[in-house]
Amino acid sequence: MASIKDVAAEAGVSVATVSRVLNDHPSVSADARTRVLAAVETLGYRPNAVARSLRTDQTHTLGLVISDVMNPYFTELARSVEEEARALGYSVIIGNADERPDLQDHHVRNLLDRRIDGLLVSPTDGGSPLMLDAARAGTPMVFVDRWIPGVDVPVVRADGRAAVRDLVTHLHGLGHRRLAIIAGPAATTTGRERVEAFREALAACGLELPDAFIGQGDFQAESGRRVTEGFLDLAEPPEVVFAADNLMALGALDAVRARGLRVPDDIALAAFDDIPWFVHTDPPITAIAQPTGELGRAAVRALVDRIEGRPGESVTLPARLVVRRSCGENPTPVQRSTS
Amino acid sequence: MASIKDVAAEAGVSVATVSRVLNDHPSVSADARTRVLAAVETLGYRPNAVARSLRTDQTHTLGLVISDVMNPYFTELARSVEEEARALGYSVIIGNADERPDLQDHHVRNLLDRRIDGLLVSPTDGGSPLMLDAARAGTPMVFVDRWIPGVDVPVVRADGRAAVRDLVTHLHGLGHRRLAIIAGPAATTTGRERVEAFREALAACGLELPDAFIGQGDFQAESGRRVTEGFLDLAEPPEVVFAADNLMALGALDAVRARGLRVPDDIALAAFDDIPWFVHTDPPITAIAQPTGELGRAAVRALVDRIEGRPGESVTLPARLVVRRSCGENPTPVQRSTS
DNA sequence: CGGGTTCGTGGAATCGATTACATCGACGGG
DNA sequence: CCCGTCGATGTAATCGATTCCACGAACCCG
Repeated sequence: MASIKDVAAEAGVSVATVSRVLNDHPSVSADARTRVLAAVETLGYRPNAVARSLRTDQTHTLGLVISDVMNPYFTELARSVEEEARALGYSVIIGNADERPDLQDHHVRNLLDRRIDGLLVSPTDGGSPLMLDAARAGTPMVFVDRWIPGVDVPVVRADGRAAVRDLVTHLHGLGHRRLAIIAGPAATTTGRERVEAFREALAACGLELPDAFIGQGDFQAESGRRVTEGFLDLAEPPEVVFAADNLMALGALDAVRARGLRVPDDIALAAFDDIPWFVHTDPPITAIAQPTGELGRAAVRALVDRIEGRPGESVTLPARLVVRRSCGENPTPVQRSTS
Repeated sequence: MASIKDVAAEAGVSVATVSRVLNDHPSVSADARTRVLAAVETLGYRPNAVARSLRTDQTHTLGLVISDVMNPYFTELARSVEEEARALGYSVIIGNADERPDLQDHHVRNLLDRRIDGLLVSPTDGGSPLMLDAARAGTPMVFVDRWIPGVDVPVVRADGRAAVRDLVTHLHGLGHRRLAIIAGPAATTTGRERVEAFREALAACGLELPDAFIGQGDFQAESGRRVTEGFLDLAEPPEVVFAADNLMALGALDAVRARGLRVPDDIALAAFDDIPWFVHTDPPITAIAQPTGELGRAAVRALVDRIEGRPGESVTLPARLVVRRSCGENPTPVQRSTS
């Protein structure tokens, strides 16, 4: 592969001049410029990004560590992150933690070793020493979706409180009184917050959330199935199951089907995170939709702001309820999902 | 960030010795080794991968350019690729081409500039000069799922011919005679092959595939919807629609629903590529399943073989039919999907 | 016409590693 | 006792860029 020296030789100038042309530094004669560009063309020269990074201490690369690529929510997030980053002149390296803290650490370490310019993380747990150190050491960092309390890093996320309240009101309006939740891991903010929001919304309707109606899941489909089976085995099973993410909702649907029961006639189902497939399930699933694309873009903007020396602020956007048929017929059809 | 010089100073040795310890070169005294390791520990030193790559001309990184991250098939492929690569000591940088040749080129160029050790591609089109040049220039490369004819690069893919034959036989057995297909882009091998396999399978059953029953899609949901609407507008619409990928099947399902028709009673639906959600749609969708994880792993192994100087062979694995309910009741329930 | 800018250019240092080569001491065999 | 060998270590070149600094030529102005 041709290097800058080859180009310099071909054009009959020094490497310094070639570099200046390539970085369009003002002080280059028109003659030298054309000769260099011609040489670049004939040699098919492309600057070595590795060498450039070593010298400039910038990789123009962002690291994105997400909890689970197979979760459509995170896939969409990753996609919007890459798009916005590309628009701003950055590349993205994605690390999939698969909800495993050890894998998360592996990727963070790997990305740090590669000297990425900044890190976007949706933490799987409460934060390993490695990540906390990185944050303290001044690595530009932004949390997206989930975050770690007490760490001085901007957070870009959706606030689901209002939407959860809307959901519970909707369920209450349909006559449901016994509502259960499949929670996410307590180590994650989203895992805790969604339960809290649910409990508060129930209280506002004068309902309680007994411990038996809080099932511990891990954001994966299998846990949704397991927890739902537990619910169905209760002497007085819930009338509604609210899954804290889309994969657990899928598992719940499986469990309900496996018993020969039907949604929503025998038991209602709702989920946090809306995804395209929820329109096509049987029945279509009522869900709380996050502005995923906007979150990804905002997170990148905040991170790039930090990298380039600007403040870089936290952003919280509202989630919203999308009513479909999985909780029973809606008395006010005008509110039906538009998708 | 501490560099190797700082470690050398702290340990009271030269940088060469530090490097030797880090790469466990045999000729280092036990004493020097412990002093270096202690210095590494106290300084929290991590080798700069950028510098190392510049010197060794290896990045231990694979590039993966896929056609569409939002397609669950490719997501799963990406995941298995990353897993296998990690097991072999490589990282993966994913580029999402979004079925756009210009974006595909952008990513290929970017990855090449970063001096990745090898490239895994599922080409969106017939191959840009850029990619052909890279292949000719000797960049280790492997095609996965889709490929470009006439380029001397190993191909790892699934062969769907037998499964398509099974599907058509199944459909014929259910009494369907008017079968249509939503094809993928003719520029892709999978786009062409699936139509061919379908046509041959029909011929084997004594059926024809009229032009009106070949709709041109682009592997995206919206095109599936559009093509299906065209089919439904025909004076004699098909009894079955076979979508060449899962997203177009989703669009087809939308179109059918929008007309107030039902699957499979009014029209049957089948898809190439099986995904977890197909179990949960209404009705569950009959599909042709590829051994996606195995394809990803085999592709990585072939690529790493090439990189490390071994042959690196093409691999073709069989796809298989998974019968569900979207084509009508199955006369032999024993064949039902196991998932 | 002379001194101070400005402009274009090249030489060389530098980033942080790896590694060929030189050096030096210890040790073993003849 | 001397010399060759080997093991441990340091010096310095190198990878491919960027960029500071110096230098010479041209130019401007008084």
